[in-house]
Amino acid sequence: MDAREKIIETAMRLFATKGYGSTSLSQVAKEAQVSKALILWHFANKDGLFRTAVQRSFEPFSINVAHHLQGLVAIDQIKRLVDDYYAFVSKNAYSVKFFLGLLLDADERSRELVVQLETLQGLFRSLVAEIIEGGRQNGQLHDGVQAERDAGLIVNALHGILVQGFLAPGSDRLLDDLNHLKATLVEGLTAPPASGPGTAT
Amino acid sequence: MDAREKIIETAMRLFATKGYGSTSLSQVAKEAQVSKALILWHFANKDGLFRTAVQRSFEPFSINVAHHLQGLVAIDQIKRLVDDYYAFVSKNAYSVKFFLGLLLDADERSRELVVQLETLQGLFRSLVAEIIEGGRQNGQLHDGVQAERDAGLIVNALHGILVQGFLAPGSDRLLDDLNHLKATLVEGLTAPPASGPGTAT
DNA sequence: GTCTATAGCCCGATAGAC
DNA sequence: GTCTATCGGGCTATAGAC
Repeated sequence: MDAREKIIETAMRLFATKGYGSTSLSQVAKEAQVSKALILWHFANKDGLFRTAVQRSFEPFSINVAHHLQGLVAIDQIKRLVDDYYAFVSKNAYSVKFFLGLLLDADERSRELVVQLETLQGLFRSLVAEIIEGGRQNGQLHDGVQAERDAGLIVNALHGILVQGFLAPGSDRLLDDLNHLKATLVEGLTAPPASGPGTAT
Repeated sequence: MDAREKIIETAMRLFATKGYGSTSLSQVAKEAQVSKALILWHFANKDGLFRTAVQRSFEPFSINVAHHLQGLVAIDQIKRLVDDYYAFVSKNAYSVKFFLGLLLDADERSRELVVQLETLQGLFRSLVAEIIEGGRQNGQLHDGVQAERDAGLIVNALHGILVQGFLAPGSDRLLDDLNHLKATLVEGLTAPPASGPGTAT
């Protein structure tokens, strides 16, 4: 791996875990095993490195999310999306921490990136909503569903589990909660015979 | 207000919005309109100020949460708790940001406080779970409810809404999502006649 | 592209007057 | 309790050799 890459990856990790202010170029240099000056040859200044690291952290989010969903009924499409989302977050915990941190940062530096984030999560919500609405129209889901709102509830519950994941990483309860989410919120969308939360196993 | 208080409140605000590393004592001093040295007369060092600010931010969380719930049926007790929780977070956005920030901070400094946070959220979850279990036993809620899991789902969805609140503050969708949470997740706990999410308005 | 050396600043913390 | 003045050090960033 060339030095520039090593710098970026080290910066991603440090910025994500310690924040912008608490991460010094000296530390990035030391952990990436390069000189401080080299960092500033590749990047105009600390902020430039930060922006590059942020964009790099963002990349995995851009993968095509609407993949291999064909051939599945609405319920299973949503379950698949929920699982993919969860798996993605687990795999990219650094990036997610990075962005959650930006969300809290009142600094001007982050503003534009928060907009990107918001857009992305809006897209995910819309995708789920579209699947629900499609399922309602073709009778797979009961016709009382409110696509936008039910999608929002699913996405919110998912985000809540992720927050919990930061609180108590690796807890068994995470997967249990995820399964319960699918068993009630998602299964609950199916036609009339189903009843409220807690019924499914 | 005496100087010490002003220092603490300024520190709470700055640490919460900019993080530990990006907040300097000089800045706290300037905004609190005191000298840097005065801060270090009141507090042993920067970390001491930080800890005091954290503990202060934590105080409002300690108010008795199990208040005026008497006389309400289980469903309404939970709704009341959800509303209180949401109102609390809206009112104490600074503190919540503070703690969400700590959650992301890999630093040793935060560890013990994250444990406090985890305990607190566990208590809230347990409280909801107890209400659900009580409602199940006295027949107010249908007997398929799974107290712990359903409580977790409600708390998770609530947390998701809060995250969304940081993404898009002041959005109308927040309250809409909160209402949908109550209308489906909470109402859905009532006895058999109820059906899955989306049915209630 | 990568380094060493260093300028110049701001930091956290201390000393000491009032 | 509150201040000014100042220390040593780590910081970002630059200069210049290779």
